[in-house]
Amino acid sequence: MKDSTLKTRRTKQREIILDILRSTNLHPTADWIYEKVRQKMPNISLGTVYRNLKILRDMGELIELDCGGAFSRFDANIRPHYHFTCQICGKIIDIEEPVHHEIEEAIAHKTGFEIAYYCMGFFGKCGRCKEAPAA
Amino acid sequence: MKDSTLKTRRTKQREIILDILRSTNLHPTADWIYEKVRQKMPNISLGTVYRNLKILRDMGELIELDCGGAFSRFDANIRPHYHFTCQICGKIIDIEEPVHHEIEEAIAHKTGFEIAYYCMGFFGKCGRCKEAPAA
DNA sequence: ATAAATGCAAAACTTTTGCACCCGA
DNA sequence: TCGGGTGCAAAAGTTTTGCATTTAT
Repeated sequence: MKDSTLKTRRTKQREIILDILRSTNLHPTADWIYEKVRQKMPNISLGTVYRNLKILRDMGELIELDCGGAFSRFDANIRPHYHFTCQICGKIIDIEEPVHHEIEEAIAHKTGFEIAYYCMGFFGKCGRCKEAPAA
Repeated sequence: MKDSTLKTRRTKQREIILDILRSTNLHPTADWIYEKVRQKMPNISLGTVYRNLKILRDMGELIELDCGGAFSRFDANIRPHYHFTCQICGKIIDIEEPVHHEIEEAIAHKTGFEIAYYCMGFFGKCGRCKEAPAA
């Protein structure tokens, strides 16, 4: 997961950003992190926060929770089903796998939450991109 | 899933939007749909496409695939784990459930794709919002 | 008739980027 | 030194919204 081939420098800004994210379990947005960092380092810029979040993600130090995809996509297939997103070509493909509703029940029982639905997304290389030589 | 209490009118625009989405399995973006609709109805506006996609989603006629959340959220917990998002208060909570890697293998075997990882998100009402009276 | 829906354009919002300067290794 | 990083501000890109007008019921 961690990619140590990346050339990076240790900067105060990056350190604080990661510290703050590690000190919470709120799954905050970039803007929330920005406001928190500003309390310790008022001059930091929002661009720096965004840049570092991307770098830290590429380094494997944190996870970005949008599950891939800057903008919404729509699907008229309203039967419960899963999706596969190709990390190379970006295609989204329906997966013909029965939905495991027992997972919902297990989680609901364990947490006490009321589960309306769950969604599962797979990420990797589709058939065509798997064959193609690495870019 | 479908909400028939919504008061909606049948308009040409909404009909075409749904037709186009039903005619493809590409999981298109709003902009892609907009361009397609314009071929049949050149004067339609992008705002109308967005408005109708939201309405059709609320009606249960289509699914929005961003899995809840317009902007990215970040998590320093890099162990594989699941998330629960409360549909009422918006909170995201880590779920302590072992990740089922055999699912990846089953899907990889069935599709021939190379699965790098998968992510699962649960949606519903958290403990506190479950108790609260409906708004 | 009347309230939902539309078209248009401006605005809101998140995220990215160009550039000159700074600083860590 | 030198190239990665920063701050600032402008720009890009998606999505929302205000408003006058149209239109389905």
